[in-house]
Amino acid sequence: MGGWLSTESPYPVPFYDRPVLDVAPELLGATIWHGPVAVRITEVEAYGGADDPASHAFRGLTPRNAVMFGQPGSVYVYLSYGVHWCLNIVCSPAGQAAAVLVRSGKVIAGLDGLRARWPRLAERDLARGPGRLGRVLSVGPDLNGTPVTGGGPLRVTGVPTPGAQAAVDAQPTTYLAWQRSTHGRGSARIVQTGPRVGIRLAAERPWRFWLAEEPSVSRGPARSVPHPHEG
DNA sequence: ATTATGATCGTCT
DNA sequence: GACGATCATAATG
Repeated sequence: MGGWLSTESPYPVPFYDRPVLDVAPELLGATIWHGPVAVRITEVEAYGGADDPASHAFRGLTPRNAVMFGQPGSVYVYLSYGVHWCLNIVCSPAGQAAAVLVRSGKVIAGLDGLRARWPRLAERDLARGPGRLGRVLSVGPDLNGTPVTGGGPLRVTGVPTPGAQAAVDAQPTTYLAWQRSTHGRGSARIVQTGPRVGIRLAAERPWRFWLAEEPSVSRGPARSVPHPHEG
């Protein structure tokens, strides 16, 4: 997709107003900002609605998941295990629930302050995993429902990774590596997919996406997996 | 290196 | 009252 090639202006609402499986891998490599801290996204997961038993929205609208049914490009924040505030970005048209869980990233701004606050953590671990990513970005319930498209405290900027899902689909035998998209500095983005982490239902769907060779990607139970045969 | 366990609380049954 | 889209620490091989 062309048109959003500025590294400064936020990805616009139409970027998110699409099927979540298209948006999720394209979000890899983007930068998410909150105050002085910025993180380059290296790992995400896609969650659907009524079609996805692993989704918070599977059983319909509740007070907690309401923003998942709302405006694409807004943030869905939930408390994980009573401890961690995790960050999602809502996708697909309003009225249809879907969101991308931002799981991991590499800190690219505000590093000094974060290092001082968590001196025992290696730099690559600061935003590794959804709990720690939420922590470095100061994600809390106050951000629930706010936009990442401008006009709010959070911004997502950068250059989308185009056509990532299409390339994943084109791989007939494995979900393995795909390459493409050389943006500036000749940095190739290699997208890999595998099962989502920490869920029981629909655990076989390879709806987790990450950038290969990225040390900030959380270690899940599986890496990339064989392509399940149809029928 | 891998595996087990406690923490902690909002949400839904 | 049970259950997590998790993480840090402790125990064990």
